[in-house]
Amino acid sequence: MNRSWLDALNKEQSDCVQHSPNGPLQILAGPGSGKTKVLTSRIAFLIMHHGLSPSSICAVTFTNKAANEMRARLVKLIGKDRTAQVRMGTFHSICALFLRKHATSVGLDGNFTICDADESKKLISNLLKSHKDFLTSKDISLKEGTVLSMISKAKAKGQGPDDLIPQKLHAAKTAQRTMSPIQDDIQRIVAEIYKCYEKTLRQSNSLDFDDLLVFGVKLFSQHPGLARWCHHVLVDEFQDTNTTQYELMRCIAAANQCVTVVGDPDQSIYGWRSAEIANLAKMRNDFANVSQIFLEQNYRSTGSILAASIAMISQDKSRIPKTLRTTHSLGPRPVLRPFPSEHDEASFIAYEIKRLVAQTGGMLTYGDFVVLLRYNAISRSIESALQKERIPNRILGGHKFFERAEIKDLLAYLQLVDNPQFEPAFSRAINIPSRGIGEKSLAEILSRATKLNISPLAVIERICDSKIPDLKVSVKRKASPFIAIVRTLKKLAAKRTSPADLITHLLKLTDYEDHLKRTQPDWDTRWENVQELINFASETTAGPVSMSDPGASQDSLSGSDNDETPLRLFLQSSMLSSEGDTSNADDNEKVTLATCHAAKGLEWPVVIIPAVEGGTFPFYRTDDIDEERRLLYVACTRAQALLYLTHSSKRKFAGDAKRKDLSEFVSAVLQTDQSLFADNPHHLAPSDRQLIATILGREELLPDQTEVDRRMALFKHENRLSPLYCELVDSASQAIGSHPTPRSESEINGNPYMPVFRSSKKFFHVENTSLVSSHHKPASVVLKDIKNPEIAAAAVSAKASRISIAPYANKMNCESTTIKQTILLPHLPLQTNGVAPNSSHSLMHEPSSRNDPLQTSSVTSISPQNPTAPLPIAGSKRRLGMGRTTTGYSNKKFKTPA
DNA sequence: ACGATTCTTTTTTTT
DNA sequence: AAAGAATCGT
Repeated sequence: MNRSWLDALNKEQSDCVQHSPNGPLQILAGPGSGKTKVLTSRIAFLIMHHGLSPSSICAVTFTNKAANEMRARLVKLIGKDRTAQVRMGTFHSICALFLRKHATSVGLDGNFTICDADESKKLISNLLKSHKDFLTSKDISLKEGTVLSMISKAKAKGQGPDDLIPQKLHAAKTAQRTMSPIQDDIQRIVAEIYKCYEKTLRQSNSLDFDDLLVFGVKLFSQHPGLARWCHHVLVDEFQDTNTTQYELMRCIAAANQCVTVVGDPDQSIYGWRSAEIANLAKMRNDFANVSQIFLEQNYRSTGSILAASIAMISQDKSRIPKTLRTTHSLGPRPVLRPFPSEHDEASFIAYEIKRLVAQTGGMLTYGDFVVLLRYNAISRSIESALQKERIPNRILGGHKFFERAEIKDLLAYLQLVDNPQFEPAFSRAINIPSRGIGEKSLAEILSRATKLNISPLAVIERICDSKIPDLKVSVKRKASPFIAIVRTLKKLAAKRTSPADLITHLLKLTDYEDHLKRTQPDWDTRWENVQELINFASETTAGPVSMSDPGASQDSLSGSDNDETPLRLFLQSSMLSSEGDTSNADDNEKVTLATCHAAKGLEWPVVIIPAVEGGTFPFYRTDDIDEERRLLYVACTRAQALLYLTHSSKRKFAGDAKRKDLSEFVSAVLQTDQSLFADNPHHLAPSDRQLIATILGREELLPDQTEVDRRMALFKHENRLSPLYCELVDSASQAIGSHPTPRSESEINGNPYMPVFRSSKKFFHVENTSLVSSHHKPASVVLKDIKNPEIAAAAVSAKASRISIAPYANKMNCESTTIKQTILLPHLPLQTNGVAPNSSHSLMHEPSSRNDPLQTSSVTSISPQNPTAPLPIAGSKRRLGMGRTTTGYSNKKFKTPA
């Protein structure tokens, strides 16, 4: 245990830690200013110096992952036992915990189920049906997602259904200008659906994510005694709290009014989820004598990364001016690079990662790289480029695992066992595996349930027990196995069977493996997920929040008639945990792909941000440009040593390729200061490596020059394409200044550095055989399948003037042996058909005129023996688009490039 | 009721 | 381009 809580803190940090335990404190902490360190040190100081009981401290984080991180750090400061007593978790998990204990106090049962967004959506979609006629008559299209987000926003503000009704809105002067009649109708309908939605949730004995907070507020405000244990509340990422969460904080802090919050308005990126930056000001109103301390010393990033980031965020005119000082020297400037296509961009990223590993002599490994995306779909091209280069990677994803169908199927059964009233689980499980109970029968069961005011499960049970009449189509026969399964599981659960064993039983009872095999073409991966779920279940002992008996001693309210069954704990943690919580051991050898949002609070030595373009940054349908800028700022400030922003002049979106320009956030900065970004990748100098070692604390890994040279030589050898690339990059530093960065397409095409990323394109395959054998000479050939050497030969004889690559190459068709054969292909008379050499495709067959050893003539020729031939597409696991493997060649109509 | 086929829509960010 | 919804035939 480390007893020096104030060691290694700067003045401001130690002020924060030592600030009076009774005075409310706001810490405005810029990126990389050590806020987690301050927060944990303050907790330690409150406990060890001021003598507060660990169990009287409540620390709220934004994610479970952050909570775990804080726990780990706290253990080092105050030891395991004390740390275990600190009440720590997300607002959601804390509420869930207290609501379980005291459910009856707010009219709930302790076995309530947490309803996830998917299930909420289905409920809404059902409710929407009853308004369908009205909507079509008014020609309004209202999607369930829209309704759900409106309801969610209302809940985040603490509004009920009635607060959405237009009259109220007008009266409440929120809407000064009269709303359009359509908006008016929408509001009214949403309010109606909201009301029904709430009713359904209550009947199902369940809470959605927002309800956890709403009912949390209800619980604590109606029963203040329940929060009396709390002497100090600490809230991390305060800029991203919404109104309801803020109220929750006030409720928990009600007894002692001691609150410490940490936040940074510049990093507020959840406005779309109703986060209120205004909560900072509100807090200064609601609490007496709030102190503010600014943390402006950045320990994370190099000076040049910080300079560029600050330049970007400073474009926000409405922002509270703040500075950020760096401890490190400037270092390599952030690289800003344009590309002609997203494919080029992606392969650049892959090569650059490999090159940097070599350039740092292995001081950086794959785990040190992150690619930060505005939205998940961008990952496709990056993923395939990484896989092509055999670079291991992982996606730091939201909830995905628990959203998979096979997982939800199984959870539905378990949810039903724990809470028979939970309708979404019933509706899902009743026909899995297929029992011939379809939409129609289900609808009738549900309506009977409403009529009799019992749960749908009870309806089926009664039918099976012949207590009420059967439906027309004999549901009794069809559903009795289902009832039997649920009853068996219930008995097992009552005996406190572990969740993992319950799942195993469930799998047997439903013959789930067989069901997967029959219905899913990719049943094997799904079955693996099922095994993974069993793993998760056996690991989940306590769930993400392990708080011991909160408030049990203090309050008189009936506490524990609902005991925490292992099953309930498992279900709760599966609903509240995000995938990032559990990290695999091999993750630290993989390049990370993540959304910018998911990157919050994290850092990496090298950050690469693709698609820094208009339409993506800011996203085209945002309603808060400033928030988009902050998002880019957050992404940039994750970088410790190296930062790359890349953009492409065209990108596929909504099916077709769109022209794209550099993001206005960056171009605005360039207008004032060109020098903040470098145009080309850096050839790292020894001093750069030294700086990286210092920042990352890896002095002992600092390689000597021979190691770097060895790695670079290996890199050049392994990536047979790359000597060219390396030479170009190596000479790049000299070129800076003499070659202005190309920003327009024509400049890109004239850019001598560009061909290196394109040359791999020459090795693709003919898609359309008939085209090749036909007599007309096509202007262009789309090459797709490299398998067949005859086709390659045909392509040659077709004398195509342009070769372009089909976006996807199928694994099956890319065996390395066949590739060797096809490498004969590029004796293409590439410039025969009078296509202007500086047309938009000219670069493909014109890789740099300057001392290119391959460029013996205008015809590029590469043989298998040639060490500089590009690396063939890797044959390793790749799941790329086009699911079905058509063994022949695609019949798709040949398209002339625009 | 279900599977296969065609059509339509749809594209942020997440506890 | 790919997932989802609606439609059709069994």
